[in-house]
Amino acid sequence: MGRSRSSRPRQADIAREAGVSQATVSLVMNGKPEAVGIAPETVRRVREAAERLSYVANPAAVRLVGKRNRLLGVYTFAATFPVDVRDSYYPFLAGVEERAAGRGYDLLMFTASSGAHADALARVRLADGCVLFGREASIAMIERLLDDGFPIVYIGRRDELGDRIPYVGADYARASAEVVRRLAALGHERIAYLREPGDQPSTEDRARGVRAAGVPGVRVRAGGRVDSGWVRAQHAEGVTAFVAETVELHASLTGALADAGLRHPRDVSVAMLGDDVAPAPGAPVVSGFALPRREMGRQAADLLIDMLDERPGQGPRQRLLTCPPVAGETAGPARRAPLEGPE
Amino acid sequence: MGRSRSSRPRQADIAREAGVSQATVSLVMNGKPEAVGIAPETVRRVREAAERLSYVANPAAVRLVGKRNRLLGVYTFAATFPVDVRDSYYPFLAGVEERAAGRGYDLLMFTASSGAHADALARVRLADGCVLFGREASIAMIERLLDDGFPIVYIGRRDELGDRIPYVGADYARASAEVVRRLAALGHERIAYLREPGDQPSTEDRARGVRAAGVPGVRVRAGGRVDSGWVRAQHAEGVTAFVAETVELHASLTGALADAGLRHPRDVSVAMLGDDVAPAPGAPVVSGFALPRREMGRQAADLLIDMLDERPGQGPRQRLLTCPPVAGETAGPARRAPLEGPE
DNA sequence: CTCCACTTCTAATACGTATTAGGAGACTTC
DNA sequence: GAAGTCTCCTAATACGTATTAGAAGTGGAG
Repeated sequence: MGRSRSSRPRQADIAREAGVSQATVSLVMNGKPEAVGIAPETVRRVREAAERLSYVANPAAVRLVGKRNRLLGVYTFAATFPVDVRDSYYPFLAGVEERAAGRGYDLLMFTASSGAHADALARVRLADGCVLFGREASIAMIERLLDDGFPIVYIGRRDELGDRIPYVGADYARASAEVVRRLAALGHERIAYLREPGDQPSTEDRARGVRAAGVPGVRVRAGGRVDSGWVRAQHAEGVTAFVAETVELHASLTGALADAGLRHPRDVSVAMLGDDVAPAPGAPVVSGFALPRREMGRQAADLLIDMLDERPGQGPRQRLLTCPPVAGETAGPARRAPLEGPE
Repeated sequence: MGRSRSSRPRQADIAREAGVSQATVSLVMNGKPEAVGIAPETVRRVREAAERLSYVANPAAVRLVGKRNRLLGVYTFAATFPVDVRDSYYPFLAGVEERAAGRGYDLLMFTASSGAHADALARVRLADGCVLFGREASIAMIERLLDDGFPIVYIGRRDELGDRIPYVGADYARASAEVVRRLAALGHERIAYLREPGDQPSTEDRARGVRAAGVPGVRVRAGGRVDSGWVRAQHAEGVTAFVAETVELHASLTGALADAGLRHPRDVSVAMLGDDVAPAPGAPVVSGFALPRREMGRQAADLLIDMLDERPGQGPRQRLLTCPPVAGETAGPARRAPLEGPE
C-alpha cells in the first residue's frame, strides 16, 4: 500500500523499513539521537534504511515547521539603469552572497522592475530579512517594512529615519576630504567640484567632506553635464584641478576637457569621489578612492543574519566603512600658468 | 485589535480581518473566486485585507502542498573560484534575471558553499525549477534531479547524459575554427594551441573546432602554465601565432611572451578562444570571440519557464548559440623570419 | 409545503517534518 | 512488591497553504 510510489521517500517510508516511528526517524536524522535517547542499534537501522532509500528531507516541510526559510532577500532600487551601473552592484552582491552562504542562507533576489514598489513590498516578505540598496530608495517602502518589524539592512548610509534603519555605508565624507587635501598638497589652489543635483545622503556626505577638507579655493557646481566652454572658463580663472562626484559626471568632465584641448594630468588634474567598476579598456586609473563594496556586502549580510538569529548585536547597527585612497593616474602636481585668458 | 504580531501575516490573519474563513482567503488569493463561487463583495474585502497586511504566501507551505511559487533557482558549481572568474558569471545572471523578472519569476540563488552538493541538492527543490552553470558540474547531482523529474536547464553544453538534459550553450567549435582560420588567413602557417587538460565539453568542443579548421600547421599542447623557454622554442621552430583556450592560459602565455622578449602583435600573434570579462585596465582587447553570455542567460531562463508553464516546446531543448568574432588588437599579419633581439 | 437548484461559503484534511510530553518496559532499591 | 529510576521509543500536534465535499441559506417550481 504505502509503497514509495513515484515520489521521493519520506520519513514515514524509512520508519516502515526500519520498524520504528516517523518521530524516531526525525530524531535520528537530525543527529541528536543520544540527547533524546535512541539505542545505537536503532540508530544504525534507521541510518541504513535512509541510505538504502537515499532519503533527502523535503526542504519545504523543514522550513515550514522551522518558521524560517533561511532566505536572505536582496532588493535593488534600480528602475531603468544602464548596464554599467548595474555591474557596479555586483561586488555588493558578491559580498552578501559570500556571507550568506557561509552562514547557511540562500539569496532571494527581487527586481524592482517597472518600479512597482507596492508589489515588491509584499514579495520581499517572502524572505526572512532583506538587504536593500540603490541610490533612489523609496523611503515610504522602507518605513513600512520597519513599522512591521521586518528585518532589513541598507547598503549605503540612510539617515532619513534616524537610527531606526540599520545600514552599512562608506565613509564618503572622510574619503572625499582626503582627496581634496591630496590635491591641495599637490599644489592645487583652485579646485572645481562637480556634484550631483539631488540630496541623497551619498551626495550630501561627499559635499560635506569636500567642505571639511578646509581648502579655501574650492568652488562647487551642482548639476548635470558640463561642456568645453565651462571647463575652459574655469581653467582661465585659475582652476587647476577638477573633482567629479560620480562616474557619470567624471565622464562628462573628461569629454569636456578633451573638447577644450586640456589634457590631464598634464594641464589639469582630475579626481573622482569614488571609483569606476567597469572602466573602458585602455582608460587610465582615475585618482580618488575605492568603495569597499565587497566588504560592505559582507557586513550587511552579517548584520542582517545577526538580527535574524537574535544574536546580541555584534557591532553597531549603523556602520561606516573606510574607503581606501586610490592614487591613480589622473592627478599630478599643479601646473601654474593658465594657458590664456582675458586679462 | 489583531495587530500584526512580529511574524508574517498568514491567511488566517487576513481571514479574521475580512470576517471569512481561511479557505475563502486561499480561494481568493489564487485568483479563481468565480470558479468556486465567491461573492464579488467578499473578494473585495479579502483583497483589501491582504493588501493592508501586505500578505505574501509562505513559499514553503505552497511548495509543501505541491504547487508552484514562481521562484527560479540558480545554482552555480563554483566552490572556490578566484574573484575574476566569478565575475564572468555575472552576465549569465543578468540575462537570467532579465527574463525571469519579465515573466514574473523571482530568483533564488543557491551557493555551492564548500562543495556540499548533497545539501544543495535538497535546497534547490524549494524553487520551481533551476538554472545550473559552472564548469565543474556534478553529474551525479544533475542525474538525481533529472530522475526526480525536477526541471533544470544547464548553461553550457552538457552531453554526459545524452538528450535528457536541456541546455543553452555556446557554439565553441564553430567559433574556434573561425579564429584559427582567421589566423591562417593572416599568413600564419604554424600555430600553437594551448588547451586545458580536462575533458569538459567546453574544452573538447574548442579542441574539435581547432582541428576542424583544416589548418595543417597547428600543434596542440594540453596542460598548465607555460614559460618563456617554451614560447621561445616554439617561435624558433617557426610558430608565429599562439592560441590560448582560456583566460588563465592566456595570462600565462602573455607573461611568458613578455619574459621571452616577444611582443605581440608585432613579433607574434595571440588569440583566445573566448573573451575576458574583466580585463586589466589598459590591456589591449584580445583577439578571439565573445560569448553571448547575456543571451545564453536569457534563453536558459526562457526555456526553463516554458518547461514550468508546460508550454509546447518553443524551440529545441538543447541549443547552441553563435559566438560573435572579436578582431581585437593582439593578432596581426604573420611576420616570417624568426629573429632574436627586439629592434 | 416539498423538492430541487443555485449561490456562497466553510470544515476538514493532506502535504512532510520537528518537537514535546509522556508511555512501556526493565531494572533497582528498600 | 511497591515505588522509584532509567532507557528507549511513540502519539500527538504545529507549521501555512490548497482542495474538496458539502453545509447553510435563498428562491423558484410543482
